[in-house]
Amino acid sequence: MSNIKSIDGTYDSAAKSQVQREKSSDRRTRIYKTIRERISLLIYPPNSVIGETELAGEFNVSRTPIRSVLQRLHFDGLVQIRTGVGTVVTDVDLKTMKEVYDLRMSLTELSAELSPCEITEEHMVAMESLLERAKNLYGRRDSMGYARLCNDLHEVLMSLIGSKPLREISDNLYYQSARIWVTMLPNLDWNQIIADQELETSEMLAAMRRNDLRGMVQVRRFYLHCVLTRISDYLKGKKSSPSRDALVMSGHRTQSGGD
Amino acid sequence: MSNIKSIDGTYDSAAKSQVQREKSSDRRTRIYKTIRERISLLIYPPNSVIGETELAGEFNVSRTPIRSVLQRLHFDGLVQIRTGVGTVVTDVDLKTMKEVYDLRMSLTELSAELSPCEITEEHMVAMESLLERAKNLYGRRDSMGYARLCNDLHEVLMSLIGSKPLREISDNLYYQSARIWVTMLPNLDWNQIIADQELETSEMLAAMRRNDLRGMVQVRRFYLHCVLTRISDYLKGKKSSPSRDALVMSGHRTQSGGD
DNA sequence: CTATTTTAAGCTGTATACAAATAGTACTTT
DNA sequence: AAAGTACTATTTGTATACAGCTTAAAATAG
Repeated sequence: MSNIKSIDGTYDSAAKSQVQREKSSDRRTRIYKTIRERISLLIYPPNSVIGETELAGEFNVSRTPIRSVLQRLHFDGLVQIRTGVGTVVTDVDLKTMKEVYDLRMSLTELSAELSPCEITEEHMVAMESLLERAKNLYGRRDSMGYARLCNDLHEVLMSLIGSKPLREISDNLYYQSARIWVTMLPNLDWNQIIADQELETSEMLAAMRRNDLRGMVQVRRFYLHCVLTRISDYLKGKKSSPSRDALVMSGHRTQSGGD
Repeated sequence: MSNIKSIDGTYDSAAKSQVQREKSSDRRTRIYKTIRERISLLIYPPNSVIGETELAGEFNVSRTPIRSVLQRLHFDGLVQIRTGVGTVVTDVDLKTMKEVYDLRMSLTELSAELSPCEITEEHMVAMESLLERAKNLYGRRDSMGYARLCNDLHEVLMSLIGSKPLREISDNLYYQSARIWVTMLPNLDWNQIIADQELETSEMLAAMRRNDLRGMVQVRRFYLHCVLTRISDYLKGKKSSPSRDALVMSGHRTQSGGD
């Protein structure tokens, strides 16, 4: 029992739980989620490099645990580690993205079939909060706020997936594809995006009140379909008319910057 | 170009490609696949510990790249890394296993829908070879040979999945669940297992000759269903009649050993 | 002899020095 | 002037020493 070498017996278990340092694996998980969120919010945009030494300094650890986290992000397909160059955030091509979205659509349907969860009051409260946040985004053009909203909606939906393997896979696929959508926001009709988001959330809420999990995933599937369609249309449109201001696109203003 | 510091200019590019050392990432991938195969073949049975130092000695590297590989296996759900104890091969419980098999069945069907591959002559030749190997297993009770056969069949099926994300997910799920099936082989009717395997392979071959990818995945799905059913039946049977010799089960003869 | 405490051995986690690799830069040569 | 070459700065990959944790054996008090 004695996790702490009780020299004088002063430390009881209650005091221990207050004093104890963060466990190693917990710290790595925290750093992992932090960096993953930054990638999803485009704080680290595609093709940007995130050095190990830099992160090690920020989180006050050595390169070793940072490397562990970055390798996990590499397995997730979020970064690419190049020897002698650095760790660069991956930029997804259209084909891969379509594959990911198609898969997400199918898995979304599956999540209502394989060991589904009960829809609780807590879920509905969370969803109502998300609906309010969506309404507050009209006219503001807060891409990062929108991205946070998407992430939080995703988290609620994940909590409704009973099958652990399916949940983890869906989580990975979300983060693989989510930032691509956010990347394109600056070139799309903002208020329409928010209107879609509000509609999706409110329809989900309605389905939840009917205790209709299958209805929920159908809403989600349709939403994913719309997003994929818009991305495809935009990319094709960009190809055919490359002179539009659409070229400003992502956060890629590293070297060519100058407005 | 000059990867080798040509002191005297003796080494040309042709000689370089012969002499060049294995790239770091390739070496790690090789070690990763080696250990993963050992887990799938029960060379490292569930709950056995595989020390980092031991592996480092075997592959003539330091603990650092070994740790990288083990962490990847941890993300795959194949091992559990316990501080101060060691890296232990995970032992899957019935609930998780059922979730994995259900998911694999659904994903198997999906693989014929999402960007399917062409069935080539090469695929059929490989499958014929697998059929021969299955026939040679009658009466031999070679669990490891059977496990290798399953792995190779899996590899052929993976090569027929066009969607890269789906392929990687299916690959991970296979290795998560495959060894559990092999674990139970000693307690089942060997020749019937082989007969099933032969039947599955020959039916797949027939479907391939009809260029019927959907037929193939239906065969596979049914095979997965049968395996899951047998595992469930066996585990339930073991509960109700624990006195059978079924208890000898896996390679778990570490401490209680003594027949 | 039993129960408790101490101790020691062995493992993973971390930090750090060094090796290998890449890409940009300055210089040399044609 | 242009092309190629060597060099240097920077980054990731590896090896290794040490710290922290876990477990079990051994010593000790009852």
